[in-house]
Amino acid sequence: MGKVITSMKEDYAQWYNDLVIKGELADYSAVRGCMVIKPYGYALWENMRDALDKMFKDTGHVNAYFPLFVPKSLFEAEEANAEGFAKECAVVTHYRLKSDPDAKGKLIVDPEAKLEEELIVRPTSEAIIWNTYKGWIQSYRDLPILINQWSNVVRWEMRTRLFLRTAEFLWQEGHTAHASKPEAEAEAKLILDLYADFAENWMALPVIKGIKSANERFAGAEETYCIEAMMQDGKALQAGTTHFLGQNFAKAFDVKFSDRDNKLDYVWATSWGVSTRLIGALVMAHSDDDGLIMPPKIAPLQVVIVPVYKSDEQRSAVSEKANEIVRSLKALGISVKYDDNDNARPGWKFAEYEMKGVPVRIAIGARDIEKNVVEVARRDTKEKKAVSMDGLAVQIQNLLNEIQQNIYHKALQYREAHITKADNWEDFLNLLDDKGGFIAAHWDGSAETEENIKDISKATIRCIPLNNEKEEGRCIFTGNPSSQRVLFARAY
RNA sequence: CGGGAGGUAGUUCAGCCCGGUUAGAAUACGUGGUUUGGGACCACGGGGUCGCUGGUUCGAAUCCAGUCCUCCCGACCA
Repeated sequence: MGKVITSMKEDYAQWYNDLVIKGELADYSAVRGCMVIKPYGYALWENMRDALDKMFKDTGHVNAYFPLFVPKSLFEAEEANAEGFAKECAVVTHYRLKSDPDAKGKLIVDPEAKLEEELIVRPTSEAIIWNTYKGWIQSYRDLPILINQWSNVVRWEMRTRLFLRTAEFLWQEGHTAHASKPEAEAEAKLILDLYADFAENWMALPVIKGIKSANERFAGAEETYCIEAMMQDGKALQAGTTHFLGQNFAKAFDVKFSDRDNKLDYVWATSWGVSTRLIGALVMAHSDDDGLIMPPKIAPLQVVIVPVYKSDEQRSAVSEKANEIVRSLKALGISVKYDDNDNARPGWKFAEYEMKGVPVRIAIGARDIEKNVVEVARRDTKEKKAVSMDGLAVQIQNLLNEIQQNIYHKALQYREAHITKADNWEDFLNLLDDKGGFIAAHWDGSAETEENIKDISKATIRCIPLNNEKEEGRCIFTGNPSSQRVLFARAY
């Protein structure tokens, strides 16, 4: 007994919290809005990070690291961006504490140690990076600059949720500088494709690539692209964004370069990021009432082996076989744990590893050894079957691939079943309340209409899908002419 | 930041309204034994500054004030 998960149906929010806490991805901390990422959760992040990092490097990007603090004067240089983040910035005003003369053993902020200029804890790093790039760029020969950084950022959120919205989170932020507009635009789209590739092929998370409306656009960007995912409660979640920044930051930070004709021009820029929020997406897209379901390709642990025995002789016979299996799986690069902890019985272990979403469980006992088989159970379907020990490792490898595919297709099927067209306002509202998911509807393209729809329905335009089908219609809200449907949803 | 709920053993909670032995239960943990194919059982044992600070009182987990953290709803949020 012990860890029981609230069912998804009963209380979706509590179900999510239970998965994160009881699946040991993260823990609450003594700091408001900040969480501790536990080893199991961090291992997942490391796997995600490693896969993405390789993809970045394969497309010519390099890693660097920029400071956590941004002087206020730099931060405010690009006005739109600064304004967009102003309300959620942590600010460092002092650099020293001292003993409290009125309370022994307590510390107070030393009023003598006030900073001349406040430091902003980065909510994103465009400002410090573009201030730096200014010194690195003189000619087109210095371009492009294709830098990524893995870092933490702080956004002081009023209401937080584990992984989905926390005051501090981990992410990667790419910041590139280019000699031409088309090149920068191509970069923003290249990374968008890379993100979608990662989400779908590694996280088994189907996403829709699209463009954000002006209201949802990144402050300081000319165009924001995104990948949007669908959760099992019918709410959308932005899984990643890339921004074509135009020359906004170059102008704000005066970053110019000489082109081949020795003409001065401002540099073209992009930025892009995905964060630990993706872990929240992973949890909500795949898991069930028994716990997490990890896609094999990024699972912290792909296979667990649980021994079943009645005597010491059986135990050592089982262990011998199990260790053989461990070796054969490791030889194929599969991560595997042989859990021979004698304190927990098999049933307990089964439940525990299901909770943590380990894709494949192998149970092996005396009965199996006699028949030269093991019991293989897959987490995604809960199916169990006897599999011959001959060539087991390859079978497991295939099974892991199959699970990866199955999880993806299951999520895709859900997503496809939750894109619904609405052609009048009443249907639109009913669909949001009764079914959820993406609502494909006509919109007249105005920010005002978008605001009104949001105020009434709580749904936002998630994106205008790339390669969207053109279709004449009437705006769902105003009845004004529209040339295409956009995707609305309530979102995280 | 507004409304609501909560914080007592590692965990889940009871006790609080109506202040008064040594603060309980289940589960987890330790030891020994029996067990082991879906969250085992018996015996013994260890474990708590009752979130924190202050106040009222002879006496506070219990009453009062402040404060911190968490959850839910709302506002806010590229």
